[in-house]
This record gives sequence, C-alpha cells and structure tokens, in this order.
Amino acid sequence: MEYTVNQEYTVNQLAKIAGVSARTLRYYDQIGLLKPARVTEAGYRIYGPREVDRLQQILFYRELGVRLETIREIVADPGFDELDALREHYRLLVQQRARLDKLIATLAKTIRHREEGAPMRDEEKFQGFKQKLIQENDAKYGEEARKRFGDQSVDASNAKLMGLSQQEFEAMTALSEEIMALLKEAHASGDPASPPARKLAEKHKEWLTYMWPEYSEEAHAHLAEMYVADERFTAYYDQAVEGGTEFLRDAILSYLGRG
Amino acid sequence: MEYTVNQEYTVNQLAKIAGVSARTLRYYDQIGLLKPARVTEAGYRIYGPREVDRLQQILFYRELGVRLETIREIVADPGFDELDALREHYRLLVQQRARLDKLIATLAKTIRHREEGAPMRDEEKFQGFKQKLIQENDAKYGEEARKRFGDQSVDASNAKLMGLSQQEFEAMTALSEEIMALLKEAHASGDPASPPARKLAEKHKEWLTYMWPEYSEEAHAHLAEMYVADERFTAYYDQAVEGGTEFLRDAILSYLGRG
DNA sequence: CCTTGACCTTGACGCGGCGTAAACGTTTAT
DNA sequence: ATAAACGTTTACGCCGCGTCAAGGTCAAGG
Repeated sequence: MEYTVNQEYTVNQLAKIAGVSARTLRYYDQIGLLKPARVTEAGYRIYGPREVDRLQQILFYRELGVRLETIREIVADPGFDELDALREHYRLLVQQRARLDKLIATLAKTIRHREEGAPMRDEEKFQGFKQKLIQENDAKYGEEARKRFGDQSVDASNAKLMGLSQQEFEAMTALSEEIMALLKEAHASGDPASPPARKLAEKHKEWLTYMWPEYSEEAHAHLAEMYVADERFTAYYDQAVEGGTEFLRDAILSYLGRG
Repeated sequence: MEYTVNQEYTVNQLAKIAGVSARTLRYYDQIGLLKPARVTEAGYRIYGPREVDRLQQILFYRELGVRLETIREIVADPGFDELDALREHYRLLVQQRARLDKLIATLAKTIRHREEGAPMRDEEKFQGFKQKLIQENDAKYGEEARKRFGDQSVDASNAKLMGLSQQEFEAMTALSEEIMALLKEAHASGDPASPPARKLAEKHKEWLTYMWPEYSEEAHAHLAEMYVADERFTAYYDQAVEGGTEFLRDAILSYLGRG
C-alpha cells in the first residue's frame, strides 16, 4: 500500500477513500454539486486534489443535515472562504454535540426515573429532542454574533479508564453519581458550610482516593480551584446545577478549613 | 399553564409536546409504528401515557438513524425490555457522540493544516466520516460483547471558561496547543527524560500557573497521576498521540525528579 | 339553533438522496 | 484474444415525511 498524496482518482477510488458510494459521486456530478476535474474521452470521471477537498467540505455539511442544494450554493459562493467555512463547520459540530449531550442527559434522567419508578413530566421526556429544532434553525440563519467563548470547547469522552479494575471503576462511577446528586442537594441550601455541603466534600475526598495514589489536603484544595478555572470541569459539574462547580469548590475549601 | 402528568392527548397536542409534526404521528399510525390508545367515534386519535413513552423510545431510535420499520420490529419484540432498550440507546448515543468527537478532531486538524499550509493525506481527510459506517453497522448488528469500559463516558463540552479575561484565555489556549504539539514531538523520542520532554513538562507547568493560584511541585505531581486515571484527560491528551497521557505524566514526574 | 373557527379526518402527490438493476462500453491482466 | 474488472447512462423505487385538497367535528357565542 503506497501513500499517494494529491493524486488523481476515478469514481470508485475516490468513493472508497471518502467512504461514500460511487453512485453518490455520480449523483453529485449530476446535480452539479461536485464535478470531476476532467473527463476522459471514454467518459470516465477523473477527480483531482481540489475535488477531494471540496468533497470533504460537502460531507461536513451533509453531516450537519444541510440539503445538497444549499450546500452547492454555499460552496459556489464566490465570497466563500474555505477556512472560514471550516471554522463554521467546527462551530456547528460542537453545537450539534451539545445537543447530543442534552439528549444523553435526558436519556440518563429517563433511565434513572424508570429505575426508581418515579414519574416524569411528559414535557421532560422530550427535552433533548426539541433542541434539534432550535439548532436547525441556527444552522440556517447562523452567522451572527458568535464570538462567544464556548467555541473552543474541550472534550474528553469515550476514553478508557486505565489502570483500574472493573470493580474499582464501578465503585467510582457510583461515587460520581452520588457526588452529583449531593451537589444538587447541597447547592440548594446555598451554604458551602452546611452539613450536606460537608458531606459533599467528604464524598469528593473519598472519590479522590480512587484517583490519586495518596491524598493530601493541599492537592485537594488545588484541585478545587482548578475545577472552577478549567472548562472541562465547569461543564461537568454544572450539569448538576448551574454554578455547581463554584459551589463544589467552596464546599471543599470550607471542609478543608481554607474557606 | 398547568402541569399535567400522564394525561391524554390528541395528535396535535402530543405533536407539540414531542416536537414532531402531527403528520408524523399519523404516518406512524399508518405504518403501525405507533397506534393511538383509542379512537373516538368521530375518528379522533387519542394517545395515552403508554404511547407517550413509546414515542420517546421511537424518537431515540430515530435519532440514531434507525429505519422506522426496524424500530417497529424492535419495540414490537415481546422480549423487548424498555429499560434495557433505554440503556442500549444510551450506549449508542454515547457512541454517536464519540463519532462526532472524531469528526470534530478531524476538522480541527484540517483547519490547523490549512492555516499552516501543510498538506494532509487524503485518507486523513475522511477519518471522521468513516467511523460512521462502522457505527451504523454496529447499530444494526449490535447486541454483542459490549461490557466494555468506555461506555460511561464523561463529557465536558461547550462550557464557558469563567473568571479569566479574554487575553488570559487566549494565552492559555495558545499554550494548550503548544503543549499538544510538544507532546506529539516528545512522544516520538520515546524518552520522558529527553530534552523535548523536559520542555513539555516546563510548558505544562507554565500553563498550570494560569490555572492555579499558586504552584507547588506536589500538586503538579498529583495532577500528572490524575491525568492517567481520569478519562476526561486521557481522552484529551491522547488526541495528540496515543499513549500521550501516560507519556505526559512520565515527563512531568521526570521533570520534577520523581520519575 | 346556527354559525364560526379551531380542530380533526382521509386521500394523494411530490421530493430529496440516493440504492439498485439493466444494458452496454473500456481498460487491464493473463 | 479474451475475461474480469472497471466505467458509463437510463430508469425505477424507496423512505420519511411536507404539503395541499376536500371535507367531518366540537365548543363558544350570537
């Protein structure tokens, strides 16, 4: 298998690389979305490097559910800046992932409720889905004031926890959930020195023992500060309740007598 | 606005709640996917609580791109356990999000390459998309040995960094990217005590000063250990290169003289 | 009681984005 | 020279609805 960069491809070759069907490429040719670089005298479609890049762009948009016709208009636009477009893709994808996050959250909630036999309001059951409408709208009429912060988001999903046994892992996971629940409860009290807040901090310490080879108060305090400063954590703990990360920090600091 | 739990709904009412069209509900009735609980003598469709739950299930599957026909078979299965199904949804959604993560990563890579004008192998350009095929296949023929670890993944996307000025944030972001690049480079050397690895550790320390109110070697060392144990970080740093997280830890520990 | 408007019904057509099959030409390997 | 592996066009079909059109039903008000 040679590594060929920027070569020419026939339909099937490009199809294989891009993970689409040859038929799809012919269709894209037909509707004028992606014309081959040239056509041999026998009528064979030949795609060059520019077409490869363009196809990539197209597939990005397609991934977002944009109609092919619209995609064509977008990439045909003379004012079309590829890099800008890519950044826009990026933004939309991150947004779409956020929607997935909500769906997952809804689902987790549903599962929890079912497991406990507790009822759930019907509106709640569809929380995650509705996001989609908003988002599709935004995908159409986007372009606005989007210099917001959140864009450079960091993700850390779907990784494997290494170095822990299955049992330890499960124990940790259970603890995690407990912490989230406690956070919610304690936050409601509003006081980081309240009994539930202390319990929260204790559970958090317990959880830390799974994570760290040895526990020290100093490191724990540092960690608490880091939580607030690091978006990877704010996002995580704010899932439980808004402002949850800060509350957790305050609770920990209070617990450690450093409040 | 009253909060009604477990009521009965007409088509449009249910449609509004679930965020789908009335036509969709009629279509689902037509193809036998979701029959109303009962029909009035005038022919009006009336949906009850069970149908609401079922619709939720259906929409979860639909979200995964499963064909309606297939969905019907699944939920019509007498051995169909709702809770199990929900858990399966959960797993699939998490998986789908993982695919999105890859897409986002591919896109980020593309942007970086474009910005630097560096070429990229054509195969790389489609990395993110191909996942989809694998995943769709899995959605169809799933059910297998899936007691793997990664499922309970943790996410931390789309959050706002609080308490930092725009400038600080940008400086930090730049540092972050530098660290990722260094990690890649240093990892290639294979030696956590090598000069590039030392530089990596230094940069990481520098970055920490943005995060922590005060720096201590002990906390730094703890953090390094945590990186490896916490999936939120392994996933993050393994983006740069596989095994990157462990290498980063080793580099830091070596730098601190605790290797 | 009758009307009005907001709901509900059942058809029927159409569309986007291809999959798939038929019938046929071209290129490459042996 | 021939077979196998490609390529081509044309055409029909499918799914998951959106979108009319043509009409029945129900609660409220005159």
